[in-house]
Amino acid sequence: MDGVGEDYRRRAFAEEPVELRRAANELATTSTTTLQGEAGWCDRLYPLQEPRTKQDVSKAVVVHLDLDCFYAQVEELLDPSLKGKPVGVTQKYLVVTCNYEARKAGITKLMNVKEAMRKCPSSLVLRSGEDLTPYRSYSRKAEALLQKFGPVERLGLDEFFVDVQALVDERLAAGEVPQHFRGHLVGSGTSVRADTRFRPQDLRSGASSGTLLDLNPPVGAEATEEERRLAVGSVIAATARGELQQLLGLRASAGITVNKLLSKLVGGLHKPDDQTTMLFKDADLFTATLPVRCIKGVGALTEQKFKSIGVHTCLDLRAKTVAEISKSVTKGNQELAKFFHLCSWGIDPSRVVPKGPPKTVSVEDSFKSLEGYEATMKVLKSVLVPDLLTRLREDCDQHQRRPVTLTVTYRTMRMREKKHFARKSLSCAFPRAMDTPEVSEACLALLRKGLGGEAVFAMTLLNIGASRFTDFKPETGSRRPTTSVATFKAFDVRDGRRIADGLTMKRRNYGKNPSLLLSKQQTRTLASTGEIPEPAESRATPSSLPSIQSHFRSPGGRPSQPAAGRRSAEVGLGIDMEILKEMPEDVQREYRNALGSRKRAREGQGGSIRTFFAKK
DNA sequence: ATGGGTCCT
DNA sequence: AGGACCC
Repeated sequence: MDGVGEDYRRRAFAEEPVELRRAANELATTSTTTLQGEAGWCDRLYPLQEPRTKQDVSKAVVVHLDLDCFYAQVEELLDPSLKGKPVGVTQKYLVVTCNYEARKAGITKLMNVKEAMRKCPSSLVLRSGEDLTPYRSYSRKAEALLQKFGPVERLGLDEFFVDVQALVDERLAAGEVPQHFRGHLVGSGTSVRADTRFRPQDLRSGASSGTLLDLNPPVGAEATEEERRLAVGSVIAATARGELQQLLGLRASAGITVNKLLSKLVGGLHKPDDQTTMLFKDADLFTATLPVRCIKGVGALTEQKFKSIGVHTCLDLRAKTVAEISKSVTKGNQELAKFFHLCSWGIDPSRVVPKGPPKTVSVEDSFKSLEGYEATMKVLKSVLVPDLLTRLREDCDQHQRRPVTLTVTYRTMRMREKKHFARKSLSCAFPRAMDTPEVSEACLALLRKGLGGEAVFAMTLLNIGASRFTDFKPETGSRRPTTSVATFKAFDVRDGRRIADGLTMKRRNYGKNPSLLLSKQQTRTLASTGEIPEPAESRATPSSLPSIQSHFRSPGGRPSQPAAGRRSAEVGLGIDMEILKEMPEDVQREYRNALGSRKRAREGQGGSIRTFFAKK
């Protein structure tokens, strides 16, 4: 390995921002790979081995949206008194995410709770984020909102890809060409760094240039078709972000390019609450210096395999053949090798695919040490199984289905010694009677089988999940909005205590801050009633927000809950006009267009959004 | 590491 | 059933 290239790689994605053009030039001249061409840096970036695909003339426009520090934002919405304060969201002993006020104080994602409290002893507010219910709820609302811009693919709870190609076509056909790109535009002068050493795929714009030239750049009269298309895409992204903010109170960052890979990468450059566009012609330069870890599907293991054949950056990868990659990295999977290879040029042929209802529903908890069948059964019966059944009841209401398979996954101390992420799982038919006693017994039976004769064991993780769903019509005629008792009999009567805390769970000292000692449910009730309640059985979603129930009803039929859809539109009309006036002219027009379309849709006269849905 | 998920083998 | 990957 030559010294200069190595030194560059160490620096480039750790602390210092690196200007793309200079970095690419340096890499091209010092890469372990011999590149052909005598001309300037640009020629040297093209090993000329692989044909360029047609993506550069593609008409695709893909928007990637990322809800900023999502859990922390939701906590602020649930408890507005948190606004302006540094907020951290915890799971077990970790601050899994925090708001930007907390980041200013030096708190980072995945920081130890103790360390966070040391950094910010007086003002930091911590909230437990172990119950994902409110996050799922807001995530679904965000997804439903984004549907009107095009097909939506979710990635986790806080990220979405939206294929806005059809909407862009519609706008261009109507003669709409914005005069400016909205937000930032990546150019050859853009400098890029990694957000953290640990996540080279989280790119940020370097602060070194200090130029604002890339902000709201004009769309010239001689603009190419791609420029015009992406400019429209940037306007759509701005509208989508504006609506997430206005209708749901959620701030988001966005990336706008011709494919998923690039949109996600550039979307991270300017955060929070901002957006970035990039033309495909700049993708070569942009991706050249990126570590292969930035490619979707390249995790820690694949990264190591790449390193073993001297591939660190996308530029290194370009100079390898698909056959080499297939042999040394992807275990003979040539399609995957080809995909990685294309990605190294910033070409991502994968489409935006709406994922539909979840394929699994699972709950898990981790423990310092959970010993013996009796204690395990207690955790199952009082916590995990009731939680799973609650989730399944909601799932059944939304999708008219029930699970066929029950899976138990666990980890013991012994397994941990070998590989610290190793888990063992076992499955059986999901019990016909979906109640706590039956399901708990089935879980325990699976655990006994998995643990063999082991009488003594120390479990550190326990997960129970439902999968392989089958159509199932809940009994009709019941006035209950939820599934009938015939199928989910014996609604679990819980004693309401999360007894796991009384066992041998990891228990951290949260100090004397009383807010840290409240569960999320208690905090919520405290906010509304002023009383600290016993933990409740059901965790309702906030009712003040527009319902998206209609989104989950089968397509084709008339909306089964027309009231819900109307409510959503009313909120849309309720955008604060004072705020709207503050916004750029284009944005104002966007809003009026969108709202006008919705109004027309309600009046049955069509409109672009209506038309868009009608085609599906 | 957490509490989830997806897809592939 | 387990692995690799994603958030």
